[in-house]
Amino acid sequence: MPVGFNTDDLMRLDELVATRKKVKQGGLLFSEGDAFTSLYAIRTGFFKTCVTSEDGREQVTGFQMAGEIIGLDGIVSDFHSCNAIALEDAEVCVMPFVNVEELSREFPVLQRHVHKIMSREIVRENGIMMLLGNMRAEERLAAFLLNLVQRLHARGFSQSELILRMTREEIGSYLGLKLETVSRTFSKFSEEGIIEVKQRYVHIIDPEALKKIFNPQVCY
Amino acid sequence: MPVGFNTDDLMRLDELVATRKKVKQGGLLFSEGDAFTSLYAIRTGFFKTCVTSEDGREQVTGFQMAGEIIGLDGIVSDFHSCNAIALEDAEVCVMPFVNVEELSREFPVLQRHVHKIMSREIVRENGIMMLLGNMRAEERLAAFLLNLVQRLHARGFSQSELILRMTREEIGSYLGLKLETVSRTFSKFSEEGIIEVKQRYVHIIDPEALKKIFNPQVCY
DNA sequence: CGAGTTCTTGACAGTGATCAAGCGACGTGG
DNA sequence: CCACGTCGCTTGATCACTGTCAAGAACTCG
Repeated sequence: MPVGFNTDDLMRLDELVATRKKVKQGGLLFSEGDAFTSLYAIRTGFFKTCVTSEDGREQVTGFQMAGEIIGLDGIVSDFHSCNAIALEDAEVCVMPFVNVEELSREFPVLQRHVHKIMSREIVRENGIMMLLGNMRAEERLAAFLLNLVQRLHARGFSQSELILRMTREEIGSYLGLKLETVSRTFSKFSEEGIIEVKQRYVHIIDPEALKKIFNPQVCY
Repeated sequence: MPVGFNTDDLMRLDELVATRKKVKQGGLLFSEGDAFTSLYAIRTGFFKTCVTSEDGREQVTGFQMAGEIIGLDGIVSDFHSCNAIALEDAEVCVMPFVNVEELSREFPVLQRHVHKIMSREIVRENGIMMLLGNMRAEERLAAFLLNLVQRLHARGFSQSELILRMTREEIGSYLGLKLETVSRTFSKFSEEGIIEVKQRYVHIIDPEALKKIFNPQVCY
């Protein structure tokens, strides 16, 4: 959004993303109960966010990659309500939320941008609710793969090949399935020639078949 | 938030919520694909929001009551991505989003308020993901009842009695269950003396038992 | 009062969970 | 460089929860 800003404006916006933080693979960027101070823009690396119930069950609420924002959960109560864990070595921009708000007041395009990011997250979660509430294991995994490869492609990676950064268990948690079911479903897709799987490596041979599984609508 | 505002400020804030709209039971406040222009604050009545998949499956994404805000889904793309349906005759304040943004820039407390509302929705949906991904039918329904009665109580209604505004099917859709399962689970709670159910009327006899079902953690 | 909707309940089926065992990949240290 | 241990993945057998199908009852509203 480099339109209509003078040098001073740009400097101040630049400052917002000046602070960097590195997180090692397996490390926590923030966790449940931490005081909320900042949003984080992922520069490199890959994260999962998850919540845990009192009796220890874990629910992965999302996987985030470069360019995506995490930490929005903390705004409402000034405390984070989920954990953000790096699935590979990562670097983030630390954006103190008071600064985000201050600059938002000055720059309507930034304000709108922030609102869109939050709205996008709400809409994404609506989609996950549909997935978890209405879809069967195969549909869930097909949707998951299509979403992942689409986001990677938007970042310049292959449209048909990817390396999963998460375990079967984490995929299962996200999709409301057990790891065995995830594994079996991968195997099934593989047997049907839709994908090729070798551990974390996935090659999508027939994306149309995946789309059809995800969305088995009327065929005229 | 009536602190530090002069008369002119208050008039402008008042203007934001001046426009009213009535929606009859069963009526749509907005639906998927509608252009997004406004957020809506519910004054009276009860809504459900839902998304539909291409092949016609419906997922209820939330139930909203007086004081709650709907329409946040539309911000990201300028089009609504869900339907908002009145489950009883309702009245809402129409808040044009451009005005919300303009006033947010002027009044930091309003800005913060808007951010919290969006964050709260994100956190709520995280909780639903946990529900849908990890919990069994009884846990889901217990959580649902506790949440509903808590929100009603915050509005001055009974802590132990409520009238459901939605069908078993809508509850089921929200909780990722079929209506028969919802009905059976109600019956089971009733047989166990935890609640008394008669159609839409529910009396919570033993809230502690519900909490224990919802959260069956270690008991020392 | 009657038609249609909503709810309850039963019998049965199916999807995915659970339990269990073995395999394969990876990393560390000898 | 290889051995070993750990962790993650796959696959099989069985089970349980919830879904599906069906019928009838209860309630609502015109």
